[in-house]
Amino acid sequence: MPKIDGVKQAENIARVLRNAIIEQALPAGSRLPEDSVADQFHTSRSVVREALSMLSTEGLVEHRKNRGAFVAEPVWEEARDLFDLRISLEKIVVARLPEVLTDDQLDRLRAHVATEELARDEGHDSRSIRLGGEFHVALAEMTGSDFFLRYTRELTSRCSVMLALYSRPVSVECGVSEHFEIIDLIAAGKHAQAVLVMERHLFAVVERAMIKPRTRDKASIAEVLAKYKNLP
Amino acid sequence: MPKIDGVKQAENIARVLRNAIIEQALPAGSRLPEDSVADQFHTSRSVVREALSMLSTEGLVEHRKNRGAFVAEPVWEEARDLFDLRISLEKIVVARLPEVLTDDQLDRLRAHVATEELARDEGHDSRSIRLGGEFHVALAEMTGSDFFLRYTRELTSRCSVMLALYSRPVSVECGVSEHFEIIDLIAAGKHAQAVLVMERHLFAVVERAMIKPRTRDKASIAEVLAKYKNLP
DNA sequence: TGGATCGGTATTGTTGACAATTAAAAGAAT
DNA sequence: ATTCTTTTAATTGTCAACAATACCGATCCA
Repeated sequence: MPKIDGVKQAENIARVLRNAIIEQALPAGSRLPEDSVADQFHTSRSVVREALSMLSTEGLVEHRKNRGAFVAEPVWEEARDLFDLRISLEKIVVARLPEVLTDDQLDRLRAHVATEELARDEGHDSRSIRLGGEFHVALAEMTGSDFFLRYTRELTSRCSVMLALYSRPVSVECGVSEHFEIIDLIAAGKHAQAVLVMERHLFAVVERAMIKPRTRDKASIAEVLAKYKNLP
Repeated sequence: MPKIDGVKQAENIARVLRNAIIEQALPAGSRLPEDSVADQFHTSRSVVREALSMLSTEGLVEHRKNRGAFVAEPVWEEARDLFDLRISLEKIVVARLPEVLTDDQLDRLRAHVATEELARDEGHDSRSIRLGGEFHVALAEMTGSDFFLRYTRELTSRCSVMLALYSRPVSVECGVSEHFEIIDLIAAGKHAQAVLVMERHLFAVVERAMIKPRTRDKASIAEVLAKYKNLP
């Protein structure tokens, strides 16, 4: 029975999986059999297939021919390319932000960073990384350009996975204070300066984070997804 | 009957459609009903669906809910964003090119540009634009990074559509001589200089091409009425 | 013991059919 | 003639079944 859901099912599923992957609740290399996932979401393989296909072009999952989808295992060597392009992109994004953001938008940004702060203080490392990334996505969204939004989301996701895989635990705090600083500069209309701070911020993230591999163990897909299904 | 084709059907179809779109053989705004396309390729809707989905994330086709896929009609305002990011990307790509390319690779590049030259001389405008773009894709391919390859292909495709839609006819020659210049610099190992030339090249393409929309755009009713509202 | 060969099993790739939805055409009412 | 409503036709969103493939382990042979 076709769902009468206003928003595309596949996108929902993709979002849930994306979050789970970034937080490493689904560890890199995990299998993602289409029908297992389909069962979890009470839908059919087709729609899951579409979701996995999206995540595949995003680089978060890999498709091995006739073997199915796996959570991507990015190698450390890709990190430099990833971050280089991301830095270029985000500099443009900040520069393209509207002259003045509405109070509403500024509030949303500050509220978001506050959430980041909370997650960090409570020691939720990977959650912290994910939220840190979403701040950048929120910024891109405010340019009003779908184009920037999509690329920022994609690069940010992949970078987050990198950080989750290879950053040293202590350095997880994706610069909450720097995020606040950027917001203030934008609020003050000092875009040029904001661009510079953003650049420094991203450089700093790379520098203090990307040191060495870490490893983890895996849980069952059913368990993991159950948690993520009712997340915003 | 499942095809026993080594390469994914969907990618083939996507490639064909992509070329057709860039060359405007499929004009912007054309409908792309899944089963019509499926018939053309003697396959079923599912695989066409996947191809269209790819092109959709590439920005070459638009999906209107429950209406189907249409060839994208990018507006002129997006061009700047598109080219800005593309320039940043391609600078990184050139910088990442291996110290020395094999003779084989250099030959392939030169042969390609020769083809561009031919197309230009024979007056095949949109073909010329497409081939011009593919030169950049070929460069990205030689970094050996799928990551760069994908993004370059995507941005180049979208830029090509822009050029095909909005460039003045006379300026189609996407700098064949500049392409040769870049190849020579890379062959000589002068990467830093090649980066600069690439940047200048892309700027030039924008400057001499993207002047202003040709008047073939239909103004919306709102726009039209807005003009007449404050007339005496 | 080690290696190759051959089925069995799980999972994807593909297909055609059905339900839901929208846009446009036809009709009714003012 | 114009606006509102209903029907109709076209097309997607979804699904369940079938075919093809790669992996895994058992068997066989040196």
